[in-house]
Amino acid sequence: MDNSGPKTTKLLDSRLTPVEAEVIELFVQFARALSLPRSYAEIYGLLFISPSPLTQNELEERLQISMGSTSMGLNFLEGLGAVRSVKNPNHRRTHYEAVAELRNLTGSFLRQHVLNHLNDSGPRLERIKEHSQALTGEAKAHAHARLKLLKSWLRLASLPLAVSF
Amino acid sequence: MDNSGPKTTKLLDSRLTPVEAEVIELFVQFARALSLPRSYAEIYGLLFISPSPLTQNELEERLQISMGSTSMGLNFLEGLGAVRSVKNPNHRRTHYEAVAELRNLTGSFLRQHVLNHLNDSGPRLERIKEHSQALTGEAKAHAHARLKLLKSWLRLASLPLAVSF
DNA sequence: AATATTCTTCAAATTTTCTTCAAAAGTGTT
DNA sequence: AACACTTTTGAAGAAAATTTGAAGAATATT
Repeated sequence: MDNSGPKTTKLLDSRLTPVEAEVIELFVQFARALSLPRSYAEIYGLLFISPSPLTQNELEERLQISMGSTSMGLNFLEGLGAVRSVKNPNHRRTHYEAVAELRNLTGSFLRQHVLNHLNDSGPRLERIKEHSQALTGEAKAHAHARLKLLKSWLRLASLPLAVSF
Repeated sequence: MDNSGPKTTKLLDSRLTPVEAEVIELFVQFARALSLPRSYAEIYGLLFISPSPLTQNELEERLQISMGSTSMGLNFLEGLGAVRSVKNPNHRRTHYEAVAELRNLTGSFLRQHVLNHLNDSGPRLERIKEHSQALTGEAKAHAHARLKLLKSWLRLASLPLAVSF
């Protein structure tokens, strides 16, 4: 009965690590700027930061979104080229992973918008980095690689509009 | 409650770059000459200088005007043909962009007035150009294109009205 | 082929965004 | 300063977009 929180940030519960939650929130901000459904961004965000591909079911459970949304989101993202499905002979379900090349992600209109809004994300990225210090081993290595990639995207973004620094 | 800024120029805060603020102020001057609501001019100005279309929400937030004003302003400008809504398959919400052809912008009455008052704007335009030097990349290219357009409008304005187009 | 599991569709529910409009604030005139 | 007129605001209702989950379709397993 106490769902009186801010509406922009859905409570990202214990199913997600702090780093995952932060990265997802970062993408949710982008999606907001792009007027894309939040759920799509959550899906992409989790896939982006995950060291290994995830199934639709895992996405549903960890993000707490319905199978309908997950299905639609994955299909949208796949159609966009932002996500690809990987099939593993050992597993029954198809797995999905994020395609991490910005040029694939972005049509001209999309890219312009993303870049315009990416600028606000510097502080958030710093916070994520701090959190990622707590990780160890492969997880840490992977997170760092991903964050480095994000940072390079931010650099791109700061070219057009950065009067601010 | 410390919103004790200057009176004539609404505090154009950090949500706007200097170039954006200046261009908006330029259009606000036009609007004043035309006895049009300031908010309409702010909306048109920001759309005019933006490299990509914006949503109503973005306009509200960046210009700090109410949803009512934004709604009315956009509808007015669209009806006038000064602004058009763009539909992109990747985006759900409608975005708006400035129609940058003077002949569309201006009915006979409007054009008359705009052109009469445009003459006073030379110095302001120079200042905007200086600010735009600080930009880089695509943003700079876009800003320059827009400023060039504005300049050509100014030239038009200094001609006898009959030649206007 | 039959069964079990996973995925997609879509109507209904929910959430978000947009419009309207009465009241408040602002402007200019006398 | 009081008046008439214009603009802005924000709450409430309307419209539009998003999410959900049950039912059916598709796919995999035996």
